[in-house]
Amino acid sequence: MRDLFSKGAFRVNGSLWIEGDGTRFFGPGPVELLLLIEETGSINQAAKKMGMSYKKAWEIVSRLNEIVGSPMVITATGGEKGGGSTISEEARQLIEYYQSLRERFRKFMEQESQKLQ
Amino acid sequence: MRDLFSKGAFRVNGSLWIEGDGTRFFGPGPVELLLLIEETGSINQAAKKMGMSYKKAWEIVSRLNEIVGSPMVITATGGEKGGGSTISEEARQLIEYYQSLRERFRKFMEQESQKLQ
DNA sequence: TTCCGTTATATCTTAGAGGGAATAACGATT
DNA sequence: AATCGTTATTCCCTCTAAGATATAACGGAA
Repeated sequence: MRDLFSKGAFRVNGSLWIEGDGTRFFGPGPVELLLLIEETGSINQAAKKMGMSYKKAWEIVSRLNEIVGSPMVITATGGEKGGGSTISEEARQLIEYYQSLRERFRKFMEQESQKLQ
Repeated sequence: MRDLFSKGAFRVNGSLWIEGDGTRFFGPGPVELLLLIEETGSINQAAKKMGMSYKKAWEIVSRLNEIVGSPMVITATGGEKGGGSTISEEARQLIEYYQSLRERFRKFMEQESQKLQ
């Protein structure tokens, strides 16, 4: 191994996600989308900031709500500013958990990378 | 968190790979393919066993050889049985390393899953 | 020389993911 | 009532990854 990786040309990487109903539904993408929805108060604006179509963003949100069972994103149509969206307390908890998980994963990867030196 | 996952409906999963030239090139798929090439002595038969087209298998092998620099798969055309392929010692080393890495990753995931109980 | 199964490669087709545009519904404010 | 920006939903277009297909080259064995 050491002879293979000694040049430092290779590195270990990976990704983590949460599954429900046997399929992946929560990872870096949805996390970023939820945070941007919280920040902007709008699925539409969040999608724009991610360079993603509204349709795609809505599909993610819909899927998220469906799989979790309780609404991750609370939407409102009409009204003062035409409507808007916020994220639920459960969504915040899920984000926080995922981020801490990811941090532990990052450290795991770091340890593994050091084994390649 | 505990209240979200207490039903046991969700689980954490992930994947690991090795990058070279900034792009992912080695993961579960290539590992299985290499092992089957070693077992069958043929890219063609290995691909069939994986339910994968020969083209796709050959692209993986080609990419593998290209990025690593030295040949992971040694091929021969013509001859007694029409040709065939074997894997190099470096390939065996890379497989072994990836599998040990994956085992450590599995334990990491196991620990994480226990945190959800 | 002919046969065989493989590697090597190009080309055509197909399935799925995603973007874009269009439209309706909504409800507070004016 | 009219306006506004958003959510919600549909339809069509495009791009890409992948499969399927076809063909050449190869070289030992018969």
